[in-house]
Amino acid sequence: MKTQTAANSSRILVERAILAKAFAGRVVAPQPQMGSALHFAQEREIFAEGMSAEYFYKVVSGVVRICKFLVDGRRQIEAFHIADDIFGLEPGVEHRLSAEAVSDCTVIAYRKNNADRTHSQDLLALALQSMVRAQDHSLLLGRRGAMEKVAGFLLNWVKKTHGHGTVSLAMTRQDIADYLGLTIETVSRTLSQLERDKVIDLPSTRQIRLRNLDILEDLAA
Amino acid sequence: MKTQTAANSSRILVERAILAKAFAGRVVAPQPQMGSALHFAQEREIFAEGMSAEYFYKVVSGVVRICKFLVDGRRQIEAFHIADDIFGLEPGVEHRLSAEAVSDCTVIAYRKNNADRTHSQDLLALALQSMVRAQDHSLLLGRRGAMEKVAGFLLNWVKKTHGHGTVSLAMTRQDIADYLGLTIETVSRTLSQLERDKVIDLPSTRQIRLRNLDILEDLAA
DNA sequence: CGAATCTTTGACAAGCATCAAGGGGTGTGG
DNA sequence: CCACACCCCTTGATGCTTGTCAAAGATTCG
Repeated sequence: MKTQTAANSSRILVERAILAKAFAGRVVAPQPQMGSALHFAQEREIFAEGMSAEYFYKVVSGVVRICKFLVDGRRQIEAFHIADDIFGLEPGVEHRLSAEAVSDCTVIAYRKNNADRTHSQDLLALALQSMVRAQDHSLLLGRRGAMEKVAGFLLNWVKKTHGHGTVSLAMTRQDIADYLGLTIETVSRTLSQLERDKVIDLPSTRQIRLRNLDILEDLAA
Repeated sequence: MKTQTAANSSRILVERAILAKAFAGRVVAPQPQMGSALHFAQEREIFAEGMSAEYFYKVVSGVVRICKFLVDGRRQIEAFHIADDIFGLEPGVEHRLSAEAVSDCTVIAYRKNNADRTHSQDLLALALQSMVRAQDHSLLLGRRGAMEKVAGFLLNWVKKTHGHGTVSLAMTRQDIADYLGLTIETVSRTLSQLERDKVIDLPSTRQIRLRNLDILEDLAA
């Protein structure tokens, strides 16, 4: 686990130096009122821990992960965001976590200061939403078994993406592992186990068909 | 683990029926502008999952835990709150989690609707604070080893309580275990291990002296 | 087609949960 | 004031779950 994650994070650290000098990404269609639309290629960094939190973002398309890198090279993923999700809205002047593009994605950046005074009503709703999401993640991580975590993740993801039966994952097994506090091997084994038990199908590595939601919900405890 | 928690939760479920019929607790000093001060004895429920989220709260004194009960009797603790902390502020009309008094405590209740329109600026800051706290909890739970979790918990708690050297815990080992997603035995063993390694002292079960913060921070990774 | 990356699977070891028993502190009743 | 009971905590023995290490299979991309 340590090897893959370390390799991954150092690759990103190299990119960070390049990207961090200015507001990263390519402007697609600046909209003075709404914010600027930006494009990020897969695995690109959107913002890094410690960078100015002047902007927050809304996903237009693609998948974004919010994560933290530990000193020993481990990576913890706090959240995956999809279209219409807000991320990067924080109390301080600096981002406490990093954001990266899991797939190619488009986001809109909003200036926090602009919105601060005028739309705090809306921002409150968004902040509470983020709080609930973070709490749900805690509750998922607090669960005991790997099966409970994986089943819970699948159910959350299918619900979030409004998937019916088949789910497109977008993220790698390593991403899932870092999100659930497991190793990539355990995630892989757990998914294989679910397939053997005919709860899911794995037609390809990034496609999962949910065959039996009831059992999956039982497994998620 | 199942036995203690189940016993604990069923005891509380009995009390819930009594308390839930009205706004629980004894009014100490109603303050129309600020909210009402309420008193709760140790182990009493402040609000339960599913109850109206008409109010949110600020701790005046004592310790409050926010938790969720799983169908199989397990309990997960999402947060401990101390004086000046806000809790119970949620987007929906119902509380998603329960709140209970870890020790005797006093809280002030605020009507959400009142505050909603007028102080959304302040509420935003509180919501973001709650979000950060929940994220930190996720990052703690995502850590691999029991030692990392316990060390991280101790550091968070001493910082939160502004403790210098000696920490008063207020909560039981079971509370800590449910907060960290461990068993009570593992928490106990880990603390004993830290004492053997001369990183902490355990003069009494609820008092912990931190002898070596540097090592503790290393252990928390 | 070949190289790189991601995923799966197996063997093994370590860490944690479980089961069980005993110790220590506190409160209550004799 | 002592004795007992209750609760919480600690410690030990054991087994399951998951992490680690290793290798091979699958997929993607040049």
